Amino acid sequence: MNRAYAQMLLRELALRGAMDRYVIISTKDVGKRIGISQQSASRWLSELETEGLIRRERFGKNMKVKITPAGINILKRIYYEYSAIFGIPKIIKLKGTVISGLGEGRYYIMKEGYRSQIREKLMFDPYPGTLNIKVYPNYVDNARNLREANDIILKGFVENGRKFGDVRAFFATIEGYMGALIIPEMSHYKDIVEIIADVSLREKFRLKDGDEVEINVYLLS
Amino acid sequence: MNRAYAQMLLRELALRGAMDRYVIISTKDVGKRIGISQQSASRWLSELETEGLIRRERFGKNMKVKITPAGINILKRIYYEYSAIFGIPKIIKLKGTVISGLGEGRYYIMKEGYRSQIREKLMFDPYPGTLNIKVYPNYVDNARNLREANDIILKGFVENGRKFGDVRAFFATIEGYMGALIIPEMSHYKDIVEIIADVSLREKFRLKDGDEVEINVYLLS
DNA sequence: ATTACTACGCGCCGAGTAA
DNA sequence: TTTACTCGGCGCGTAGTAA
Repeated sequence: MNRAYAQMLLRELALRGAMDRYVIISTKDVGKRIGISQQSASRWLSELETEGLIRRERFGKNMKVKITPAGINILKRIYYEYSAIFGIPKIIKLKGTVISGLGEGRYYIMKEGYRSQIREKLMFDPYPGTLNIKVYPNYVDNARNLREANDIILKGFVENGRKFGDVRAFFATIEGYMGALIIPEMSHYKDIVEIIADVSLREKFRLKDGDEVEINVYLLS
Repeated sequence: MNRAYAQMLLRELALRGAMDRYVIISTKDVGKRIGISQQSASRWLSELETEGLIRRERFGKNMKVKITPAGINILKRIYYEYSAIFGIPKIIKLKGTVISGLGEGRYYIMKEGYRSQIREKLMFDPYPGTLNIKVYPNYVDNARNLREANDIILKGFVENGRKFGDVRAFFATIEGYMGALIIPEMSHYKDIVEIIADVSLREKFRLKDGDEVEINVYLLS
């Protein structure tokens, strides 16, 4: 089991909750997520099953999968190695409700000056738009702490005489999906955070204004 | 950069401290560690360099490598994904000195009944022998706590009428090297722990009785 | 829409080897 | 001892397609 895609697949399934229960997946989108074709995903999934790392059941045209204890062990061991490398991570929780932005998020994200840095430093191609969250009062301090932390800086630039400032970024999951939380240097609303990801989060989670969401921001001490 | 070996290589280099400084490596043993040939390790290393994920310098016949910020970012992102999956890990520190066992460690480890389970559950082929550590008094409580934790159980068995009990096991690094700490069910010395790994730790770290070592035991809450 | 088969061809791994 | 080249074979990823 040193085949790399197998490992990535296992991780992807775990991220979808397949350690605890059978989750419904499609070979196509699970493959897309880790960068392989539907056919390859299909082949690797059946390989994982043969090796006893997952269990599968048909579910209509789709399938349900669950990771076996042996599969979980593999992931654990890798996680422990990363823990040995980086030490214990901090997870900062934020909770709040979806609100509508004024479209500046989209405007910013589309600027190639930021976009190329997002691809490079956050390693995904951002969906053009941000999800704005109004953080509940009792989480505002957590959000404020982030403003003082430094993880990834998207450097500002000047375009046609207009100045675009630095943007602070943090890897973060929203509803368990990995994306990033961004804080523009001169943002002033202390209780509003913006999330970006490689998909439209509004569509993916069918979010409407006022819906409650949970964000986990990841940091290294 | 979804090539899996590249990722594993990067992790292996990080484990050796290449995030902070140039470390001397050999393509042969770095390859061996992740299960590829010297040639492939060489090729992948130069690919990593081309992609700007590591920097290399010749050092006699060997080379020194250091991971670039871009490389560190990739590892971080993966670590955060694992954190999202598993939550925050616990790291229990133990410190003590090397002592000589009575050879029972070796005797036990060589029993196929345990060995096959080590291969399966800890995912390495154990060097036939254990390293015994006498834990300093102020770390004994940490060691005692482990006796009550449950991570991996190597099930006991009966052989020729003799009963071999369950053995509790935990992933652990010793001097940064990933192995496992094992606690036989009926072990009585509360301040002595045994470490196993896929190499002779005594040889690898040139340990003599009385040398101080540091152990990190990894657990999930 | 799915999954998963067969075919095919490229990419990659390792043996051999040079320096 | 090293690293890293060339080269041959095959593993594996994808296209096409059936169910």
